[in-house]
Amino acid sequence: MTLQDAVHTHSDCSNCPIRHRAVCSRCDADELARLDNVKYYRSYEAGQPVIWAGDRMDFVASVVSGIATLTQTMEDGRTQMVGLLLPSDFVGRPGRDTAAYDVVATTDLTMCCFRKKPFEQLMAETPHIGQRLLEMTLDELDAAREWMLLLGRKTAREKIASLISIIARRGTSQKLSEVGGPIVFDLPLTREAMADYLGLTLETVSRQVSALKRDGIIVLEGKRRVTVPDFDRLVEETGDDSDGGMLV
Amino acid sequence: MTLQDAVHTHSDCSNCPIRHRAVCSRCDADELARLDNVKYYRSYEAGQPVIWAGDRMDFVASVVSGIATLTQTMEDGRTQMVGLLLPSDFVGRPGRDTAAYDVVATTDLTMCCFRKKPFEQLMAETPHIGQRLLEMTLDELDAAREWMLLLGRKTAREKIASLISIIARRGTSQKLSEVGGPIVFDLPLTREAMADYLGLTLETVSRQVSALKRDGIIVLEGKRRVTVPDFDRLVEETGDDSDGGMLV
DNA sequence: CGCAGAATTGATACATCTCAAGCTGGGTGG
DNA sequence: CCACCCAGCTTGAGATGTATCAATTCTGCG
Repeated sequence: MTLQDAVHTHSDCSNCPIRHRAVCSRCDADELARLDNVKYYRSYEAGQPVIWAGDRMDFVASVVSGIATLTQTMEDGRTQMVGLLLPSDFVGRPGRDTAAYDVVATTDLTMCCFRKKPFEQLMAETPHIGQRLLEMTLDELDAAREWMLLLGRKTAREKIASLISIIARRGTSQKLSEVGGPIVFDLPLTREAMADYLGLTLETVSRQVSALKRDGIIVLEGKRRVTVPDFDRLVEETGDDSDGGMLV
Repeated sequence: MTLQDAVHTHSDCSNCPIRHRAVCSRCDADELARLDNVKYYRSYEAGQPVIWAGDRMDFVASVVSGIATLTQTMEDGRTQMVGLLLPSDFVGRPGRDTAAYDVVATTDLTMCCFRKKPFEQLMAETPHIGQRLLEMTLDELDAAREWMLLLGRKTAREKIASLISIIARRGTSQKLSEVGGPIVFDLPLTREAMADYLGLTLETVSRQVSALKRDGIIVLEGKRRVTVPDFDRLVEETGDDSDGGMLV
């Protein structure tokens, strides 16, 4: 059994790292037990596909650890990333039985999968899952709309700065809002994935990353490790409203 | 009382034009009666703002007739449309009390508004509204993601063709899939609004519309009335997968 | 060591933007 | 009834940002 096929049918929900954020976060003990009955874990290595658009999909899932991407492809091969899945994010759509997008693991990835039919059943019978899923979907819709502004109106430099700032915010758990100290993290995406995310070419991404480095907005250690010495200065480069910005 | 302020507190749900598609579509008689208690109609003239981003918003609403746009604006004035609201579409987010986007009526518009607090209460007590809202939100998310592909990867010509094809599909009620006959409809958007939708400038929109006209893909009568002699040919210009394409 | 994938950098092409000048059609007031 | 006006639109010429094509240069790893 390779890592890609690793399936563990049991792991305790009560000390699950995404217990309080995922689609199950509102569930009581009983509901959790019922979910537990239809769940199984699945792991993928970095770079491996989870599912292709159009494939039959008989599960929905939560990302437990690692990062995956949702991408859409045109006939001639042009691709656009339409979602970035971080731990606690939800994959799949209840009521639909084929995947709408390509899902690819960009780091080693573990997902908590639920067999679709029983999951739908459970959704119909208890309100907590649906309520939480609605909340999460509305958040995703907001994120998608912010992304649309980025794709439609931002310059290449603003796009790169925005992406780095998003990853810095969502990726680092330490609340960086407190002090203005430097932030350090690893880019979980290749230049090509960044290009797919931002609607750019890989070369333009590379040039703009170099430009931000040259201007001292970011510091690179190797290709992936990023230090942001002054987060406010990075935010200025995103073109976003600097104050707050975060609707919550 | 001007048209813009027109408020009618009563109209019968049972012969409402969006009864079967809106957020209330799953409600039974009892739920409908409760919704009826907290609803009121509001109308706006073409061009008028419904609400500005950041404003306090004490209602949520369904579009009954007409078209509205959801747009996001950057500090320096660049704007990107992030949603196009057609009849039955939902406005506002339960649990949030300020508007996240500018909402503007682009045609004369009538909305069925629900006072937010009681609406949220009703959502918590009955599953039908939340279920339907989840379904609608998932549809919107799919639409937003298709739009992201358009913004990030399509050429100006493909963008225009895509927009016209979307409007032709959603705007004309006659099921055009049957015969391959010509389709006629009015563009409900100005060139500027089209540019905001597509992440282009107004001049580029104008040029590409002219180009599609020159190439016989569309025929114009005045500035707004469009005839599409061969829908398949238009779809070819969108860059989308020609066969089916429509998930669902 | 040396290979392969990832990233950088350079030169040039091209799509779209920007700035600017007219056009069109419907409404208004003299 | 006509002249004017103005918002919306079209068209042109040139500037510019990003894509494209093409070498190198890194980097990690067998």
